[in-house]
Parts: sequence; C-alpha cells; structure tokens
Amino acid sequence: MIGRVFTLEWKEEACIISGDNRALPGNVGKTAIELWCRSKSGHSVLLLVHGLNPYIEISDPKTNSNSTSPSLSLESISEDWRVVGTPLLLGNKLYEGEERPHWRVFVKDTTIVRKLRSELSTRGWDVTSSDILLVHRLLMDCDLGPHISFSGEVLWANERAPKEITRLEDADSASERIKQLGGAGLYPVDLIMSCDVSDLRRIEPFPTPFVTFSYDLETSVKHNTILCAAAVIDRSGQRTIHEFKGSEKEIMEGLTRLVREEDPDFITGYNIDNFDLPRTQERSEENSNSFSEQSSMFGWGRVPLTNKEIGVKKTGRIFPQRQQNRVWRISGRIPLDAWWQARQTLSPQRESLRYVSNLLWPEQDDKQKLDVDASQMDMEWKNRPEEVMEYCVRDTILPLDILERLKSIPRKEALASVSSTTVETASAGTTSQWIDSLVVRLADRNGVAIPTTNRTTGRREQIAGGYVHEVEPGVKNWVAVLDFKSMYPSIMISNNICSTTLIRDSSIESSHFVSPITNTRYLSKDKRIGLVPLLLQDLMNSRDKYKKAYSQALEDGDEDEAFLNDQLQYAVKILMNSFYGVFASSFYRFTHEKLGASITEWARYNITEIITNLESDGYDVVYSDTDSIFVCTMSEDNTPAKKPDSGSELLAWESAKEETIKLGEQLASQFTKEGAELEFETALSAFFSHGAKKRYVGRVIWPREELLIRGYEVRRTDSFSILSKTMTEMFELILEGDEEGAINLAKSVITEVQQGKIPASDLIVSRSCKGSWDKKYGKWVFDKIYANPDSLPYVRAAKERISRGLQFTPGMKVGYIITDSKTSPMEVKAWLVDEIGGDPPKPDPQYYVNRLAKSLGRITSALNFDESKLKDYAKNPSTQKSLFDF
DNA sequence: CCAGCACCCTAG
DNA sequence: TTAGCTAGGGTGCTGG
Repeated sequence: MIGRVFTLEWKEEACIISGDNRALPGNVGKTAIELWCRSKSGHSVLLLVHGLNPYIEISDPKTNSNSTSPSLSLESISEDWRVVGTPLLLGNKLYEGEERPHWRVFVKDTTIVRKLRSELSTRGWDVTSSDILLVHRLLMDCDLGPHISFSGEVLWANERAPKEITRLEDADSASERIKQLGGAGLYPVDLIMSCDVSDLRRIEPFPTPFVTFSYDLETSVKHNTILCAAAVIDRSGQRTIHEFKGSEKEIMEGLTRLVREEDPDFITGYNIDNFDLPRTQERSEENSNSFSEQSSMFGWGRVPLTNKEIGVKKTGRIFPQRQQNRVWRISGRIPLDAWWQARQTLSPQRESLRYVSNLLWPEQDDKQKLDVDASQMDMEWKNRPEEVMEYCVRDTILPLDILERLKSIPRKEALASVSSTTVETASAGTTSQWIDSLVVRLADRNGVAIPTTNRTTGRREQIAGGYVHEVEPGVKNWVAVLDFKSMYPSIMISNNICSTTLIRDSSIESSHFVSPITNTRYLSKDKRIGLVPLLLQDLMNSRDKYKKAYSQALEDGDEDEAFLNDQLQYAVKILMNSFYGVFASSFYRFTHEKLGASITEWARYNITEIITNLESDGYDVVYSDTDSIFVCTMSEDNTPAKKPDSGSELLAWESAKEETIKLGEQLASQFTKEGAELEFETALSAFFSHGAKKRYVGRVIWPREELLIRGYEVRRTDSFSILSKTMTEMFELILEGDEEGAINLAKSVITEVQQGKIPASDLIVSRSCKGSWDKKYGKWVFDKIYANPDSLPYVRAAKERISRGLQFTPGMKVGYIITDSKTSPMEVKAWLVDEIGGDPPKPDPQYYVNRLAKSLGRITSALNFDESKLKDYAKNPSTQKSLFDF
C-alpha cells in the first residue's frame, strides 16, 4: 500500500458518522475512542481520541447527603482487578428524589462494565451512569454534536487526503504506531489521526458531502445463488456505475473491493435490510471455508482486514451484523434502506420499487419500464444477460434518486445535529437514544445521577391519553380551527414536569404545581427547574431561531442556507414531539409512571375547560382531538360554502371568510394562557363528518386553499383506488353544498362496479403482512405471529407471492384482489401484474359493491341516503330515475 | 345475525 | 447494551 505519513499536525472540520472504542494494548486501563468522520472538504477520517476512559458511578442507598463515608466497602472496590485506581468522590447527586454522595469508579475496559455493574449492585450499591456507550459519553462529556473541529497528529493518509499532507513513509510502521495508540491498524479511510479529547470542538452544522454506495443483486429463484450485481457510488452528486459478473465469489469480491476502495458512509439499495444484505451474508458464508476467506466477500466494515477484526467468532467488526430481527450494523458506515425510507415518508399504497418510482416520477417512463421478469430470473439471465444487467444497474440508481428526493440523508444529519449525537444514532437509533443524548449531558452538569434503563418486562397498566370530542354527522359551514402550540412540551415546561422535580413523598412544600386529577405534585421553579423542562425550552428557542434564519436566508436568496435551516427546525420539531412518548414509556431511565399521566391530564383539563367556556358563550364546538378545537364562527349564517364566481355573492363569501379569520384570531388570543398558547391554524368554509371521531374533511380557505381529509379511506394505504377516488370527489361536492351530486356519484360508481366496468387495477387491496423465517425448514412461516394465519386474506396473498418465486419480506404490503366473497374465508388472488405481468385476477363484483356501498353509504347516510338504497340502486339502476324517489 | 376477537391503520 | 405513547375506526373470521 502506498501512502503518505508524517509527523504533521493537522486541523480541520468534519461530521461524525459513528464511533466505537478499543482498549489500548498492554492492559493499561486506557481506551481509545474511534470516530469515523467525513470532512467538510470531502475525505474520510478516522480519529483516535484519547483521554476519556470508561467509568461508572456508585452510591450507597443507606448514606445520606451529610455523610461522605458509606456503610459499604470502598476498599473492596479499589482492590477489584477490573477497577483502575480508587473511587473518586464526586459530592452529592440526585438519585430517585434523594441527594446523596456519589463516587466515580474507573473501569479497565468497556467490555467488563456489565459484569462489574451487576456485582456491585448485588453488593448493595446503586450503580449509575453504567449503560452509556463510551462514544456517546465522549459527546456528552465534551458537549459535542456531530459537527466538530479537531486537531491532532496525522498517522496515515492516502491519495484522497488533503494535498498539504505530503511526506511519504511506509505502511507497516504507520500501522504499528496506530495499534500502539489503540487503533486497529490501517483503516480503509483517507486519513487517520490521533488526538486528545481537548482537541475536539463543537462547531455550527454544515451540509456534509457524504459518500453513498448503492447496490443490488440479481439472484437465482431456484438456487438462491447470485447471478450478477451492480453498484453505484455517489460522491457528492458524482456517480460511477460498476457491474459485476462471473462466479458468486468474484461478484462478492468485486463488491467488497469497491466498498473498501471507495469508502462510502452510507450503504443503500432497495430492500437491502431484508434481501441484499442477508443474501450476501448467506452466500459469502456458503462460498468460504473461513472467516478470513469470507471477509474478502463481505468485509464491508470500516476496519482493517486484520485477524482481530475478522474475528474467531461471528463478532469480528469487519462483517455487517444484525442482532435478532433488528437493524443492520456496519462498523463505521450506515446502512440506509431506500425501501424503508420510502415507506416511512411516503406511506405508499404498494411498496415495490416500480410502484414507488412511478409515484415519485410519474412522467418518466424509463424509470419504471418493466422489461425483466423477476420470477423467471434464471431463464432471463441465461437468455438476455445484457437486459438483466441493465435492469440491475437501474435498480441501484433508483434508490439513490429516492434518498435524494426524500432528503433522507440531510434529515438524518439535521436530527443528529439538534440531538447532538452521531449520524448513525440519528439514523438507526431509537427515540430514547436521541433524548438520552440531551438529557444525560444536562443531568451530568446539574448533579443528577443517571439511572440505568428500566429492564422490567411485561406491560404496566396504560395511562389515559388525549381527549376526543364527539362529532355530529353532517356539514357545518364556516369553521375556525384552533390548536395548542407544541401542547405536550408546553405542559411539561409550564408545570415543571420532570423526574427531578416530582414530589415523591407526602412532604409539605410551600408552593408547587399540582396536576388537576391525580394531584401529582412537582416542585416550583424557584426550588428547582426540571432538567426536561429546561431542555424543552431550549429546543423551542432553537426552533424559533432556525425558523428565523430560514426566512432570512429565503429573503437573501441563499437556497442552501434556507434548506439547512429548514431541515434543522423540522428536526427540532420531531425531537420535541418525541419527548412525551419516551417519558410516558415504562422503561426509560428518567421515567416515572406519574409523569406521562400528569402530562395528559393537564392536556385534557386545559382543552375541555376551553370547550366548556366556548359552549357557554354560545359557540358551537364541532370537533376536538387532543390539541385542536374546531369551532363554528357563525351561528345562523346562510352564506354558502362554495366560492361564487362574482357579484354580491362573492362579496358575501369574502366577508364570511374575513369574519371567520377575525374570530379565529380573537378566540385564539382570548383563550391563550401562560404555558398553553392557542393558535389560529386554519379557516374552513365547510366541515363534514359522518359522525365518527378521527374521520372528517374540511375545505380549507386560509392560510392556503386545500381539501383537508383525515382518517377516511382516502388516507388509508389499505383502501382501493376506486373507493379513494370516488370518496374524494364526493367530499369535494359535499363541501360545496352539492349533496345530490355526491349521492349520484356514489350511485353511478357502484353501478359501474356492479356491471364489471371498473378495471381490476382500481380494485387492489393492499395490507402489510408479517412473517418469520424458519431456518430449519428454510421457508417463511406465519403461525408464530398470527393465531390463525390462513384466515387472513393478506397472508394467503403473501403465500401465493412466495410460491410464484417473488420476494417476501416481513412487514411488506401485499396486494390482492377479492375474487369470491361468497366463501368463508373469502377467496383472494395476489396482485402480481406489476412484477411478472400476465392477466389480472377477476374481481368479485358483489364484494366490491358491498364494500363501496358500506364505505360510501356511511358518507351518504349522513345526508339521509343510506347504504341499502345505494345497493338497491346498483342492482337496478334503470327503474330508479330520481334521487328523491325514496 | 350477532358478539367477540385478532389484526391493520390512522389521528394526534 | 431491547423498547416513545393513547384513542379510535374499521374489516373479516369464528362460534354461538
């Protein structure tokens, strides 16, 4: 290997992708933290950080705040072989509502923390700060986010490293030096450096030029073997395409060489989590006799190909790994499945790559042209290898286009920035890890001990949630929608709700907050401001700051700056909204069961009080859900909801609109109080519901014009398109006051379905289907998950898919057509036309007539025209000429 | 025909 | 180093 090395100091800025740690050689009780970064100027960096060593904290439950000598033995801890030095007295910390002295115990190595923790707690100690990864500890203790500047000693650099670094030296001695410093050897990155914790600084977020690798395998349906593969590298927009043919071994070695040479941060593809990665793992195992051999085919981890990293068990960091049904982990890189991203942000009706690309780029035929039959891949590969390869290449480009369109990567980076964690944690971590990142560092600075995650299993009793107002069937004209700004966070802030302020005993406090129903008490703010309220207030302020910066950047015409700030404000919103759920959970480290319940009871109290007041003032409250209130702005007004074209009617309409806006603003300010800010969100010219909670539509006229639909089939991914289309059109008509038109539309569509005039493609039902892989028998099974799988239509459709040689992954949506509803369970046929073409299944008209009559009938019955009338009409449309015959 | 149940998906 | 929450609507199957 050729490289350049020096005794050079180097300083630059980068974004932390992920991190890990390794003990320094010689059992010296020191640990180096590895940070994999992408620099602002585009090269990759591995940073070995020194100066932070693993520790845990302990306290004695029997020692109070006035004493510094515990009843338990500190000496025996000092003598433990796993412990470095003597425990360090930190002073008092708050733990479960009590102040008591805490000691910090340094541990030789991160791998033995778990055992030591359980031993100490068996001996009677309360052990805290003991389940936090060292790399997270680094970010917390040094108050860093993902964007950092650093300076240090250069240990190794390749051709992509900055030109200023020039002196040549040999690879072996560089590798040796890296190992002495706790590293693993020559990592496959552009630049390797060493520094001290004090050399790291938090800096303002910037858009990092990440490198992404997208890949796709074509495999034999018969033998599961790999036929060919393609990959694309995206280096800040510049893409290079790579094709792989030959033996399976050659294909996988080619992919692995590409990963190691191009050194991507993200690894993507369509459905890689459940298909390409597990298949590559399987085939590389099958094609090798040792881990070392396998590493040439699947050694994608960003670590050197040393014996230690390859490992003697399946624990070597060189291999991508997945713990039981969880996300994939690849050392130093981030797997990011385009399928999952599309599913999460788009909620598409169906989830095949064809369907999603058609959804995103309807005008581009070439992106979705069907030219290879995936269910006959062996034959296709034999007869038309060029076309198969072209198809394979296209399927590696599309995932990159999807991520680009959904802004997935900048979103993860923004979330990492506002939650001050690595991009990997933002991308693959859990909501409680994002919140940990902020709460733990604040707790450390405020003398609050860090309890471990609550590992109890089994569900505790549910807490009560939000309030939902009954809704009457029918249309209401001129409605103002008010809602609370960040309701749950505001409640936590204004009532100082936090585990650090919860009053746990019956002690008398001079002043405190008391929840309205269960009388849960929280300290007043002059006694102590809760960590979480403090944090939420900070986040609220920072969101305002980002929003301002966004507007300013738009004004200045700086698109990049506007985009960055928009991402950041959005990430803050996501993060703030995650707090309630985490604190209402049963396992989170700073949770107490009373916290979640207090938040929602204050919420219910606030909103029902306002509703009562509005009603007693004579207002008609049409609907309310958790943090929103829909209120009629005119009691006896006949101004039609449909916007007239001109004349005096238009003037009347405009004045009704003005009136609604004025009243909306007035009511919002009237009912706003400290810590519960009510905002006027939208004005509706008409509101309709058939009378069910969480199902309504509105004609929005301010601040923009749109049709608002909530809950109804139109919003559901398991509806079929003729139902969604018809219902949407009916809503348009109803909100314009044309009820007759809506009923007629329902009748005519049902008639067409009865007569078999609607194409099957408008009748596809799609639902997600779970399943688990039976290793022993090598097939998908459903009875571990479902009580009676064969009675579920989507399971039967999934089984049909599988039997036809198509991919199945747990949780995927499966499309099907109901072909005979007279039997029970009803007969369904999988929708495979998108993937393998052929004739569509023949739908059972009666089933669809019934479904439409039921769903559309719910709507029309609110207009006094019920389901049975719709069905009668469909059976014999010619005899029923007028709507009002009935 | 109906109640009870399992399961999916959405609102917030 | 396992893990956000509750409220609510709706479909289809089973068994009486």
